[in-house]
Amino acid sequence: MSKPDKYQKIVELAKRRGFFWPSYEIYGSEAGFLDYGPLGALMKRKLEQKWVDWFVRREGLMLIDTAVVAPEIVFQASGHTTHFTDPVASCKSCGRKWRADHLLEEQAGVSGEGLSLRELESLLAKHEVRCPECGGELEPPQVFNELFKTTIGPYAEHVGYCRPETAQGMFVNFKRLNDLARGRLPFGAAQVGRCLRNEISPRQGPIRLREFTIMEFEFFFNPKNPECKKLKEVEGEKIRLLTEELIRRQVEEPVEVTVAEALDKGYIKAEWNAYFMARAKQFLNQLGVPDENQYFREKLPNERAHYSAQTYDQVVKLSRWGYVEVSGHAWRTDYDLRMHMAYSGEDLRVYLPYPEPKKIKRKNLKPDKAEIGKAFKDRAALVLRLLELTPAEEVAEALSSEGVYRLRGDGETYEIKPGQVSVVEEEVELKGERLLPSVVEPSFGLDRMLYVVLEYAYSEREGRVVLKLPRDLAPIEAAVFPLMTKDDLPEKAREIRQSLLNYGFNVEYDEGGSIGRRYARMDEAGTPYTITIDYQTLEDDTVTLRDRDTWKQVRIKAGRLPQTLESLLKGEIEFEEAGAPL
RNA sequence: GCGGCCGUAGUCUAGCCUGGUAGGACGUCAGCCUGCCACGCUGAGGGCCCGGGUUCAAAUCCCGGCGGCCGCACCA
Repeated sequence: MSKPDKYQKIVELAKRRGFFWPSYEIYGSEAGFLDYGPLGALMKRKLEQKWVDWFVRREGLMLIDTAVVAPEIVFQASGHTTHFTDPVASCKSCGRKWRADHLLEEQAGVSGEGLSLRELESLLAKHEVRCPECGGELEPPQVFNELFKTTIGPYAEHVGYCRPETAQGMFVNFKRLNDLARGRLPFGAAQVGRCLRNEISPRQGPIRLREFTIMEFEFFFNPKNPECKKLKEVEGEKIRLLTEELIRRQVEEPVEVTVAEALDKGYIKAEWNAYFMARAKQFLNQLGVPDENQYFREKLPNERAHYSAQTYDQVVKLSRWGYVEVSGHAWRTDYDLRMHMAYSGEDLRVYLPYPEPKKIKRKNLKPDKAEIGKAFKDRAALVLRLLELTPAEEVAEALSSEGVYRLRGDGETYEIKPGQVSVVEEEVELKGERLLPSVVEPSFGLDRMLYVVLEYAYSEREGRVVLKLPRDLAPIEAAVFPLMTKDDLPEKAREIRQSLLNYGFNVEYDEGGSIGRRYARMDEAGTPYTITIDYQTLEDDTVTLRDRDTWKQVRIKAGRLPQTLESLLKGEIEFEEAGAPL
């Protein structure tokens, strides 16, 4: 890393040309925060717009926009207040901080998972766990929660948190969304918005931020009818997977399979997840990332979030850090809806009518509310709601074989004993059933994706930078130059620029410096087309149009510029088709 | 958060060891020049990350903070 690598060059370019820079620079900056400049802000919008077009419009999702701050209960239900927290113990002598549960496991061989702080503290003391670095004594463990905490209104006790993902906005609004989908499955809801995570140590510029923008959607489908009708469109598409099994065998090279094979072989568990992974791969192709520089890496169970049954990260090769995650594809099952249902008391199940009513015998759980109340006190209401969602057979079997049923909830496990529930058999006629949809969640990091685009677009030619941005993401779409700053050429150029502005294009005008310098400036900003007004323009109203990537030029009628530019920017025509070559 | 290296105009950088308040390159701006690819001429504006200490005097030495990069940890 002695000579500037691509990352350094891009960061330098980003600052110089106004794509992005560190926030609060005049106060010495604050790690983990990034500001977008004029070019970056425009490009970010275009990238978001492209994502919305690619997923929301084409896949028929509902785009919503929900609040950033949420009352505490929302993240208690989602599990973030417990799972987004790490127990940290600092060393009394050297001050280093360690994951308390990890130390316990390493030094005492005792799993620290799910333990309370007090339990951790006593176990650490009992096993005489010391600082691995200096052997010093440890302070009692404390929690570090990555949620940004705040208070709502003037009451300190009204705690709120900033969202670490937009997902909960989709889940808490599920009833309305389901209603707007007219009760049918499958459907999806999407959102693009700012999220905050109080990272312990953000690094790597735009790659890991404390405040960032997520583009994600929750796709709800019937768990009893999980097939993806659109699979046909992508089943032959090749995707590269680094599965859990390969990772365990320390294989580093992903396998290339078709989407159909990935499902047949069980690499991907949910069809909808596979479908959207294929779409995500195509999306990255459109951003300039070829197949050989991206793949999907399965998250190991211990890396996976608490809600996830299977997660693949889409990773892209970057010059500096190797493969970096740009999107996550989690199968969240019904975890979130189940938890919000339990916490809010709202029925979030979807009613799905049967074609024919069914008469069936079934087992039903009858909880003894008095017993449960005594046993679980203030958690009793929650336990009752969770029990409602639990299959009776599962409870019956656990009770008869083990004498206890372990009900898993918000990071805690509740032990249900025989006297607390009874299982009865009854015959009922069912016209349909209510069930919680299963959810797949494709989630994209907008900021790092923007960096990825810049890195893949970056090129140098004859000692100058040419930013070969995808045409539809270029912040400046075209620029108009007068060849000379005399003989009415500037006036004509301004006129043409104004007319293109009126057509809706983002067009710059530049008359400073030599013509070559002006081309170079626009190449560096990633502007795909430049229009030059010369003496011939004054005679026959034609202009030259220059292509950023090839530096080739064609001559066309000024009047045809709007349609031609539009077709070029959309990629409908090749540059050579735009006019007569020079 | 720990350790190592680092922080000088918009950007890159010289100066720091051996204290005497900064020099360059590119870019920007103004003007000239310029008949299609940053390369001509003239001029202008712009800087020592922040705070404290040592000293007659600090970009320079010392301490602390903040930030950056790398390694460790962290990244549900």
